[in-house]
Amino acid sequence: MTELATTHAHPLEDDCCPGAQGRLMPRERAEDLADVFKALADPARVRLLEYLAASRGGTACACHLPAALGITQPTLSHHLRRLRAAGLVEGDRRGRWVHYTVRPEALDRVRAYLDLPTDGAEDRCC
Amino acid sequence: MTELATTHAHPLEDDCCPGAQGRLMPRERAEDLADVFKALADPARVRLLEYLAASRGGTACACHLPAALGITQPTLSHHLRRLRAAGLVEGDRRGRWVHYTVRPEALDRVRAYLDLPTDGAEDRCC
DNA sequence: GACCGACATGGACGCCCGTCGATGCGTGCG
DNA sequence: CGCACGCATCGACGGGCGTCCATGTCGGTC
Repeated sequence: MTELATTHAHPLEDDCCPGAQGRLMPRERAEDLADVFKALADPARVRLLEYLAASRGGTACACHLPAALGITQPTLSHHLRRLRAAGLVEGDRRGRWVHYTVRPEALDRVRAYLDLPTDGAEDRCC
Repeated sequence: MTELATTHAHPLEDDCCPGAQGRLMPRERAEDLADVFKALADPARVRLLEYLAASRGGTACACHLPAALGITQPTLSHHLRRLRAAGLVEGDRRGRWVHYTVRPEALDRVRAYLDLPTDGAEDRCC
């Protein structure tokens, strides 16, 4: 279904919520954030990111991770690919091994979102 | 596939990483975090949570959200159910409407995870 | 140059998820 | 009491994701 009014004032007025406003986060920003959350929505990737962050300089090679995580090498490669696509890590080749590094910028965007006040001032309806 | 050694020291020793340790986050904790991230891994739910947080007291009724989000009422109910299952929101019935409230505790756990140092001290291999 | 090891890619399978329409349930109103 | 309304649930459909095996690709080594 297509996107409906986010700034429309009229359809939000009725007997239930006379003065309510439907201010929502822009769709594009919500999709970007959801993409990062999707990249984190797997136990293996949660452990991977924490493992890299706990390494010196946020960098480590992935050579032994399949055995440690209990997954095969293609599956690990798939997870690292998803983390890379989300901008959470980056990898550079050093000889025959690839080292992966945490990119804190993407994490900062997520942190900024999660710092929502949980006690806003907008008066809602009903 | 079943979980393999996380504290095992032996299989992680070879010519590549002589002294490397494979310390990983416990599997259960990673699954719990991943469940919360799964609950956030959708644009509609990202907007929903931000909408609730921007409301007075972190509470709002959901009566007009289907139209604002461009989804049907069953779909909105499905998303709110997932947010509730993840402990991110809770809903109580007031008359014929249901009000949803943000529960900051679940967000705190996620924030604590995302505060990973990105410059750890553990020396990794290769 | 031929082999080997680390990693990426492709294809296949099963499962979960987002979305919908239709329906059921509970509450307030007339 | 019956109707209308807000919300939850059910069943179905399509798409995406995690996982694997098999294979390809690139860099080092001998």
